[in-house]
Amino acid sequence: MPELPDVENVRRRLERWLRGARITAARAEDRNIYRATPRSFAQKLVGRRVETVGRKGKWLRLVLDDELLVFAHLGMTGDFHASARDDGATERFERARLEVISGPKKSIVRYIDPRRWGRIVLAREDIPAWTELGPDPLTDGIDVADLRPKLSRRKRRSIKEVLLEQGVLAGVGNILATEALWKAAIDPRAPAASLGDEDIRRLARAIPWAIDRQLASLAKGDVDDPPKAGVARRSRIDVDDPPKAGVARRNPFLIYGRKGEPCPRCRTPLERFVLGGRTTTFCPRCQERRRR
DNA sequence: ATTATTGTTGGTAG
DNA sequence: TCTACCAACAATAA
Repeated sequence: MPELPDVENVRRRLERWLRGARITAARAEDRNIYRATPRSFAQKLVGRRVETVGRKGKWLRLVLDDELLVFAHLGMTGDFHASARDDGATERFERARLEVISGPKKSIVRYIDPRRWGRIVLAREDIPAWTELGPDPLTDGIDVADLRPKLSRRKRRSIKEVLLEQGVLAGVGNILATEALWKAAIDPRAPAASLGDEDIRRLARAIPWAIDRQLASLAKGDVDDPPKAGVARRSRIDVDDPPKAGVARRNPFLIYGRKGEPCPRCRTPLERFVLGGRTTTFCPRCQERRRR
């Protein structure tokens, strides 16, 4: 689920559910997700009010009164659901929950994560995982002058591998990198240091292009999963965003997951290979490595 | 049964 | 100290 656009989508829902709400109960029993004791989770959170719901890259940050911060990373399969009814039942793969009251309205916000790669961290100051993030392309924009030295410093790494480093640009994942490199017509294997100013400028435009595209698709309610995603999220009990039964799953991306289909630009069949352990789809013609 | 999956991290080797 | 590489984490679907 989660690259920058997905996490932004989650943030917007969390904001509706949580901003201004008072926490009446809290639970986190899974030590993979919340590393401290379950008792400390409840003890620190109950009674607090949620002031803001922020995001940088793939990290979420709730600011509570009493200057307490709640950081959340969704890993590969994390998501938040909300239910209005106080039925108390534990949802499948529920790993943590906040019970809140906002005015007269009570609700339960659940953290769901089948693979348990996500994290929730309580802190009084920003944690290194947050402070070490590079600029967020959506909220900070992309500064070519900042990006250029970050790319040229890497001697051997490919541009795609460097884009996946969260200290370069926060929130770019495998799908965004795939889509943006296609848009910018850059070979994913090209050494990051080999990109010229014109390449970097195209890339700086292509990344927000890919983000906006996916945000629009999420807002429209398109299925946000790639066709062969390992984990399907169905059983959502989400009062603000109910599931649409019977909607066929389809691939909302132009390039990712489309090996063998014609390139939307030049009709050459897209190819797929593994780079840095990650699936990479690209057009062998549009994204041909340039001579240097 | 085998392979694939949107992300990070910790160990190791250089 | 920095960089590169890779297994591991866990669940599910094709």
